[in-house]
Amino acid sequence: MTDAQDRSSNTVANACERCSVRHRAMCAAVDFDHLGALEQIVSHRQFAPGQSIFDESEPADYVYNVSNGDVRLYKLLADGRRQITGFLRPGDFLGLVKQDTYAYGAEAIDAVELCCMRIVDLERLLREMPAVRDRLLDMSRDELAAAQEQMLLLGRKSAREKVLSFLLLRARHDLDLDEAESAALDLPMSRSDIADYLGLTIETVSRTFTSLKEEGLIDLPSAQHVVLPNIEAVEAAASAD
Amino acid sequence: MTDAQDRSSNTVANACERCSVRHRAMCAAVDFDHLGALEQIVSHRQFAPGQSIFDESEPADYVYNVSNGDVRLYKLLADGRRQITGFLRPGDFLGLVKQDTYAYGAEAIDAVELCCMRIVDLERLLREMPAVRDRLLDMSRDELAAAQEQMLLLGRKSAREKVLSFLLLRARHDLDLDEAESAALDLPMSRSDIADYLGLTIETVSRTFTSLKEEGLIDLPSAQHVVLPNIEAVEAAASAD
DNA sequence: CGAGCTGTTGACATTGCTCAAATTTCGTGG
DNA sequence: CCACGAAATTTGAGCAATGTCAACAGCTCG
Repeated sequence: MTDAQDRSSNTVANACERCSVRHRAMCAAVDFDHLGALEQIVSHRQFAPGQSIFDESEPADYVYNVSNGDVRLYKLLADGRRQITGFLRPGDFLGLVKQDTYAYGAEAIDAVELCCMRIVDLERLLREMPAVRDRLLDMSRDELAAAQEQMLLLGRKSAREKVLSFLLLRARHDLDLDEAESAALDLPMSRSDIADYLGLTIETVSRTFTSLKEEGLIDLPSAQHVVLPNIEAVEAAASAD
Repeated sequence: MTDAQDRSSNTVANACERCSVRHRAMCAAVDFDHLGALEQIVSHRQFAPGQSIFDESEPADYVYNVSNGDVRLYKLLADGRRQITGFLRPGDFLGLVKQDTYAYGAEAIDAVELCCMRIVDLERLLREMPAVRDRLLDMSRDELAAAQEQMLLLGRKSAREKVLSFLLLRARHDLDLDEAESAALDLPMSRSDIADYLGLTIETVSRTFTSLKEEGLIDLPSAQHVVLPNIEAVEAAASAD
């Protein structure tokens, strides 16, 4: 809501070459020699917490990569009910288009920095560098697999299983290698975001956190900090497929 | 379960040139001159109603296009709960892979004929014909948008809205142009399939059909035949976004 | 004609939602 | 640094939508 940080289209010095998330992003498929060409067509934008990046059905000109911060993607019903379809983190891609309009809305959860590219420039890039197209196809395949996993969660899991699966998903992302026995998570999104992601109400999410804490499956030093002292026990309770 | 029709790998005479769903499938991006090359790497397989096409997590060698019939894609939890992630019809693509294994299971709903291609052959084709890669990227984008729409349905719609949205989805596909005022639908899948697609129980699906019929929103000449006498009224009730 | 599915209907149980209030957290200004 | 107000979170009580269990009906295939 405060737009103190809304310095749209302000080009940031941070070159692609030094980009810390390049290896996780679409740009991983651009070889070192062509990073200059990439740099010429990207710009950076910053968003304050809560600020809208784009709305569903808005005409789509740009695609984005998250450089910093957390983003929520969502779809709305006419009466305001909201479904969050994904949380994005640095390195993730957004800007899926359906006939020149965005297929979902996107908002900054915390302070967000995006790397932006005009869709027309992206298309030229794709023509020149087929490897980037492969990379995009791989990324959308992963996204699709994640979406199907989420359908399983939304359609068939209990509130308790939903919350546990969500925590495990965050834990696995943070750990990357799942060798650790325990994990400490930071949840930048609100209970309301979590509820709309899991198809629950905020009250049910809150109650579920409380009862998991009482059971000793998790610890809650604060509302946004969750500790999983025993990941295996959480996995067993989450009805992992 | 009867595998009378399981004549795997039996090559069918029906050439790509005469394929009735080519324009809707991945193959639409193959130009006429290269259809011969396509034909050399595809084969056909037939499946009886209920027969498994592949299981989730099975090693993936082939990708498929549906030539005929209806297919269900699903994911399972350890205790047997099932989420159907999509119903496929002629022209649709299946065989999404995640690290060389299928990301979901697939079964024939009725008599199904598939057009099959080894993944290694597909990859060669992609190298030779970049347009096919574009086509695949477009198709997975559409699939992703559909998956997000389904998340909205699963997470945020009531049983009644879910059933109505499902009927509208089928109606829109059948009509293609949404100019008609009414529609007659054929539902090849069972109530159990519909329930597992919508995140409901068969009883709730059945009760919802009955009450929609009592309200006059739909007509049910038989369990698999649904008539929507007034599509606009259905849209209004479905909480269309 | 009877067995076995699939679908429908009924009675009841339960999960998760709604509404409401208490509590905690956090930013702002004095 | 502390006080205040707004917002987010938690907790409580009651309820409604949907699930569970059971019986019944209708259809299909031997």
